[in-house]
Amino acid sequence: MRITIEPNNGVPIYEQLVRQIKYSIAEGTLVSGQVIPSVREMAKKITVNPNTVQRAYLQLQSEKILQALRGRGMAVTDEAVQICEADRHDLLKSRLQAVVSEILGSGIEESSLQAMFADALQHCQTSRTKAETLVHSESETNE
Amino acid sequence: MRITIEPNNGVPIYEQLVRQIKYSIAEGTLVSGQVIPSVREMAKKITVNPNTVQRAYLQLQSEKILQALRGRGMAVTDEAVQICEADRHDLLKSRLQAVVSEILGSGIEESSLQAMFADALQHCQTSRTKAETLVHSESETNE
Amino acid sequence: MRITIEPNNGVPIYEQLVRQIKYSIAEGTLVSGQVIPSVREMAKKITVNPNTVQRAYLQLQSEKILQALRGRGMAVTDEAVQICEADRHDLLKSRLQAVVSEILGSGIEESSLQAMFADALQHCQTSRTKAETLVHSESETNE
Amino acid sequence: MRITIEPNNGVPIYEQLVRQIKYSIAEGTLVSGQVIPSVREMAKKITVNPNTVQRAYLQLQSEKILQALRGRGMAVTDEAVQICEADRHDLLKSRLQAVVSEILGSGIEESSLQAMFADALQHCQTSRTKAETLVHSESETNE
DNA sequence: GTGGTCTAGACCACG
DNA sequence: GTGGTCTAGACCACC
Repeated sequence: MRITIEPNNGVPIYEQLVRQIKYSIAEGTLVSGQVIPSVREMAKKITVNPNTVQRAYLQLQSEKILQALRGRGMAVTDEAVQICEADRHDLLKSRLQAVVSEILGSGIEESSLQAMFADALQHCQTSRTKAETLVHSESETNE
Repeated sequence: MRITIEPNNGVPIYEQLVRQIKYSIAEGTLVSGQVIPSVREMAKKITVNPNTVQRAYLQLQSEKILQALRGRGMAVTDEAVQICEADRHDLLKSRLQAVVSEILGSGIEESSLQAMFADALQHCQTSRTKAETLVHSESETNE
Repeated sequence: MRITIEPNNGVPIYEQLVRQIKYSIAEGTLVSGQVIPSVREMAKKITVNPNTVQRAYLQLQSEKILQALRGRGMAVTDEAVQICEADRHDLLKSRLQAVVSEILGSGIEESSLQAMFADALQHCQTSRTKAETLVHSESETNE
Repeated sequence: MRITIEPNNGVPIYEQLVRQIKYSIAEGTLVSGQVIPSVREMAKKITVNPNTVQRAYLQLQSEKILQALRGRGMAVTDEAVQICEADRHDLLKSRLQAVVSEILGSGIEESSLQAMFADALQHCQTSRTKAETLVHSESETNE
């Protein structure tokens, strides 16, 4: 599981952590029953305050995505996958919807929006290609 | 000029006001030299505290979009239009970029993203058509 | 008498007017007993609110620089010249003092200050030369 | 860091605070990355309302001189030093320029101005010498 | 009437 | 604990 946190990007750190764990579950990197890193471990790994990690785990627990196993840590629940899949798609779709709505609402032409979208898409593809290259070189020293 | 504020939607009130004034300028509802409603007037109109309006105006002033005319009010500067136009496009583009990036980053296929985008677009068009109908009926009783 | 007002330069308009009238008296453009333009006339000439002119005249009156002549307007008092001369020198000196003090107080070297001062001096001389040229060409179409 | 606020000297309190923090950065008392006193702490120290401090910090943040570290405080940015240095010099120079310009514009001879300047300089030096003496005696009971 | 500054006190999200 | 937002009400200078 690979977690990347960007402080000061507006989204709270604990929220970024929640999302990324959900994504990991949705894409199968984390599977049902698997025990995730302890609060302290995770906190050290991504260098944030343990309280922040705790908060993220608590939220995931309340969403029935994680469950506490006394003395052993937190594990992914059985329902987690389906919750996350649904979540992910709906959440992201509504966010996209909101932005599109605001853009059109601000008086920008639909054609301009199409252009923006194409740009955004292309921009992501190039940066993702670069990222894959990084992943390959990293894979040899994977933890 | 039509301002609509939604408290508790996450975006600070003063920020909503800033954006809507920028949009009004960008789309030509507000023109250079025009004096906008006074702090107290605007505060009463959108029923928020005058200090909150003051803060929005202050920010617009520091961005050289508004200028204070002593004892007369705040007016739109000459450069305002170009600043707002550029602003608007860049701001919205970066927001779209962010969402697209997160969607692709979460493991969703590009084809799904395309579908989402089409859906969002269509959703907006239908609601906008409805809005236009409203505008037409309003135009007869315009203030 | 030539009055030039710059709105929005921080100094209140009425204060600018007060100063410039004092300067005019100090340099002899306005002499004892002379009747200055009426409030309305002056207001129209420099395109400001008559109240603002009134305020300036009131202040000058309270400083015994102007006196009201019933039905004829405001005139320069006999003591005006000496008051203005003293005023002007002291006021300007204390302002210069304040700036010098702040510059040195902010950690800037005395040598840098000397350089700044020389620059400022030179800058003024060139712009004043230009101004004189303007005055010459204006003098033919003088009001 | 030593902050001294004079209320009622014309310059707004928040502005005085902004300037003094800039000066502290320009002269090296505050360095990049350093966390400055919290809003509440500073407010107590200089006995003003926390909102007033907040406003100063906000302005410094918008000038990219401070950055907020969520839950930890406000820190000096990396670019702060160069911004402040440039700022300080330009700001003070333009103030000196303005005074010199007004003095010459008011009909005072350049030689008189030179004399004034020399006086101001000397006046500062004597008071600064006195201040240094104070600093020496303070250094033994430094906080 | 206008904008500008300041205080006092509250609530929230974040770490 | 931190910063951020908001309200309520006051006073000022300016036009």
